Amino acid sequence: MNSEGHLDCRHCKNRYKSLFCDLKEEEVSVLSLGKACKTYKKGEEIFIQGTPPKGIFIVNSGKVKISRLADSGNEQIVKMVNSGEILGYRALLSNELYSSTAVAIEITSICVLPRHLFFQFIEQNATLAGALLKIAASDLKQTERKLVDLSQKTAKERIAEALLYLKEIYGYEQDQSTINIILTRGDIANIAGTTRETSIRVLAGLKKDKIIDFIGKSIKVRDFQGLVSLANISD
Amino acid sequence: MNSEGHLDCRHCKNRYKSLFCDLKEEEVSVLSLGKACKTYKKGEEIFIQGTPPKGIFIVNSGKVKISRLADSGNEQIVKMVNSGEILGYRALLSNELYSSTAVAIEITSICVLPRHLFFQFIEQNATLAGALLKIAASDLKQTERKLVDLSQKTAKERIAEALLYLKEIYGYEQDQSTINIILTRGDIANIAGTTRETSIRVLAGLKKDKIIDFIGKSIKVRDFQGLVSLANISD
DNA sequence: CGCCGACTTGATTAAATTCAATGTCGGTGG
DNA sequence: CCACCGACATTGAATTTAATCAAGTCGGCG
Repeated sequence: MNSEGHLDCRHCKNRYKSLFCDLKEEEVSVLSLGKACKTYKKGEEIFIQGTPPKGIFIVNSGKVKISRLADSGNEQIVKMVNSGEILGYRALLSNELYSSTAVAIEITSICVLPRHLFFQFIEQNATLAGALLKIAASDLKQTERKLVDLSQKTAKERIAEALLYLKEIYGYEQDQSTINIILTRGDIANIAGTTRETSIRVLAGLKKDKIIDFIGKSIKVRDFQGLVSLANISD
Repeated sequence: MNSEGHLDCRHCKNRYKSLFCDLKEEEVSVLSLGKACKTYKKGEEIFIQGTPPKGIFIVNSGKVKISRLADSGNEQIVKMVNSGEILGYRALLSNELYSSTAVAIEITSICVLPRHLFFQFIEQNATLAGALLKIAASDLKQTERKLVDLSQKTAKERIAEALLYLKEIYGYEQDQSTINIILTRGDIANIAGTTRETSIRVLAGLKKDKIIDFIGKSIKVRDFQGLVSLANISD
């Protein structure tokens, strides 16, 4: 396996199980035959809302946002993705056009597993299908929680939760307190389902209350517990 | 197969594929061994948020709402379920407590497939796992759309969409225009993610604009296209 | 008959969006 | 080197939306 296209479980740092962790060696090598890897620049689109899916994407390195755009130009971020995760399986499974757009947040290396190979694998490999089911179930839970939050929580609670979410996905930097991703205020707003202005105001408030700090363009969590209680997590 | 526990595809009326449509005859009979059926009265709980899942539920007849309750007592309906659909697979798959509560909207007959049989089946039967994957993917899409709607649409648009959603799930009565389910204004509000009062006001407005009518406790769609354009559906 | 739950309506309030203006920072080209 | 540009950030004020609060009505049922 070359450096561009690892499928090795040891590299999966976050809580999402890598889809291919359970595969045997020979299966991995078969899998890698069909792969095509590509590097995306910051801001580059990996797939676009309304286009047909060609395969699934395996994020090798980098960070991706998946968002839905309304006609109004309004953007809602549906999911943030880190390296080791898979991308775009939803539309493929239900055989529909992409209902969201994936954009690289920073320079990102991604491998494509073409549609036919993907289906071949899940048909032949029950473990794989099971792993995918778990990923789907996890995604569904996440999304349901966001749905409920959006209808029941204040903008402040949602922003706090968005920060916790980002910490969960991307973790901290070496200092164990700075969230390991750089986003614009607008992106944070679009995760929390609010506007840039409120996101700015709420974040400024959190800084004043010594819950967070701004380190350059990054956000440092000074009071994790404070953030948790602000976010009002129920489950 | 007794009258209580059909698993026959012909009875699945709505757009959700029944999980067991693709099973062969002998598989169906094995499946039915582990089944326990039960009838739930209106308002009765099928499973409860925070409790561990025992199996999956197959809705034989009746109607169910799945909702999450906040500590505040606030309720958000995550999904409405009709007969022929399965229930409660999410928590089972990710091996977690239920994150939502399922309540019968009307008298409802439900079969339980115990946990171990469920897992046995999806491990042995790739078709079944595939079908479940499709259901999960479809649910995920639905939920993502609701999420985006909640953050981008007005209460009026969301109520209109809720009505279309109910029509989609439950269909019309014989008159081809009355939505085949009876809900309180509060329930409609909880689907649309708003309050009882706004739901009442918006529905009254729709009636005045001759988009809908109230037939007893049911809602009749007088101007479907009007409803669609109000709902501002993008995809 | 009286109560309960659901429905309705109006008035008030709070939260967050929208609008508008200004500020900051990094890069680019003369 | 410096002026300018563009993207993003910030702040204040006005506005809008929908939630909340507060009565009062209706219909069925014990």
